Amino acid sequence: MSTDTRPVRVRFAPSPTGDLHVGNIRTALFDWAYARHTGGQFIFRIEDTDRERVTDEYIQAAIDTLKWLGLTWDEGPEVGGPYGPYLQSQRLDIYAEWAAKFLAQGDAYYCYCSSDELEERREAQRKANVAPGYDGKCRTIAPEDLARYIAEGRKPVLRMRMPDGSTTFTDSIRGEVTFDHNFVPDFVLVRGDGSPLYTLAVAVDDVLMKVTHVLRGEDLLSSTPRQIRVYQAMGVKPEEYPTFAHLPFVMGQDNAKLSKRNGEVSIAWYRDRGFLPEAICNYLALLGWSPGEDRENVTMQELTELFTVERVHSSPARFDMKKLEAINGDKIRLLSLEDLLNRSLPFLQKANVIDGTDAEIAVVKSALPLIQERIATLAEVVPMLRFLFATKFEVDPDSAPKIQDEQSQAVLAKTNEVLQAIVDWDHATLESVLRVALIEEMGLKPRIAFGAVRIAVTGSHISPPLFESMELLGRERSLERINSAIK
RNA sequence: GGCCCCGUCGUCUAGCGGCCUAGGACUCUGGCUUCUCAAGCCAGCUACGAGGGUUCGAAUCCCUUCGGGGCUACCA
Repeated sequence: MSTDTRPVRVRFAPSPTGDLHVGNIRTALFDWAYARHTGGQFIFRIEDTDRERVTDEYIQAAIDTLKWLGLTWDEGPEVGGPYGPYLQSQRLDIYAEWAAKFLAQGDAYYCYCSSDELEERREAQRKANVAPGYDGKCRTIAPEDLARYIAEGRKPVLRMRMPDGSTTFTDSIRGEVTFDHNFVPDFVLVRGDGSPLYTLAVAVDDVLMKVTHVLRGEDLLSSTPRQIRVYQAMGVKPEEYPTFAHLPFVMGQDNAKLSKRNGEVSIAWYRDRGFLPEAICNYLALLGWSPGEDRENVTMQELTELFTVERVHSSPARFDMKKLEAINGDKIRLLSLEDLLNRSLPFLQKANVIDGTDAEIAVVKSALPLIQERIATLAEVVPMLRFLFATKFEVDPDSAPKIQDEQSQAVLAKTNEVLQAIVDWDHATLESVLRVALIEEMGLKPRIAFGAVRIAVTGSHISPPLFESMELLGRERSLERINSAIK
């Protein structure tokens, strides 16, 4: 990509037939990072030529997802730009114009073959062990046949004529790639109803929008010769073609391509579970790329500084939830208290743990430092802090039996006794008093003694540090819970 | 089937002919620390798919083979 001297223009052009998923976002992230790294423009274009499958909701969701991740675009929906519109469904007249030109030039031709006829011939090709694909039947049509087709009311598609020979291009990630045209059949540019197909729209738009670099999924690698064929028909000089870089796949937990079956792939799913956008980006950046030097944790800023296509792999990567969680935990620990608070509050409110009053927020703010290093996702603040706000407190069913025994009951009785006498209800006092009473006097192991108190007070054997928790809970509620745990 | 792409620990990766008895991270196992859970620290397990070449020397270059994936639509 270094030989290219044009100002860099990269586009991310999803077809929103569903929520943007992990693979799409990894592509968007690399597109964005490359544009930012080179000081070029990042273009966001919606490929909605297939209106049967693309919906407005998905388009909006795609816009929201990119925004949430912080992948801001210079041209595209909402911000506009000099080469708009950026929704292909609003550019239909442009594609029609070029299609007409290709037809007039003889690069394209009308094909009247019906779907059934094509399917039949494809089947025959398969049986004969011949490369399947359009056989070029309609390249020439006898006048009487044409008259018959028209009389039958057939609506023709427009096909691109692939000349003999081959197409070779240099992929920045894979090197030189060649496709023999024997395996690139005449492809459809315009449907029978007059609407354009991806193959036409993508090429026309990349040229018209002056895109210089196309970084996209590996699945589009074999469609590149078709795209180049359209450039040729448009009269674009080879040196003005975009540079292609086909990114390796991101695969699911098992082996195959990412799908809903093996783990959640929609970015919205991760957002709702408390994953940080910067953690998702950092993790995704590591799939197919690496900053080198044994480095992994990078900020968005560092990502744009370090990202180069040369360091992108050619082999596919598997998505690993565990590693994402680990990185998310790292990022959470890096957050300032204020930032962590603002990001946690929506989760607590949504779970009805708090209403959002100032008093509640103050408590959350005091409690957050206690759990910051104990959570891997923001959603985990909910089970961690619920005990501080429970109006009807109940001990967790799994933990309840653990404080029924004689020893635990003795611990709770003793705890109640010594704490009644305490004046200063702060964690330091609580700890020293309970250490004397339970560890020294009763001779119990700390984990046994404090474990019982923990369950009684927080309702679970897993909680933030005990004494700090009791301080936050307050004297009244703490003693109340200890008492109600005593039979 | 055909065409194309890919192949280093379980996973993500470093490596671009000697620094590799292959490094880091996640996971897992053991230990330390410890009021639980985490975090942190220490240790351990585990990899160049296979076979041929080229070379003084190959994870790194070439070939074959095996394996995985993609495409093969009036989807993108």
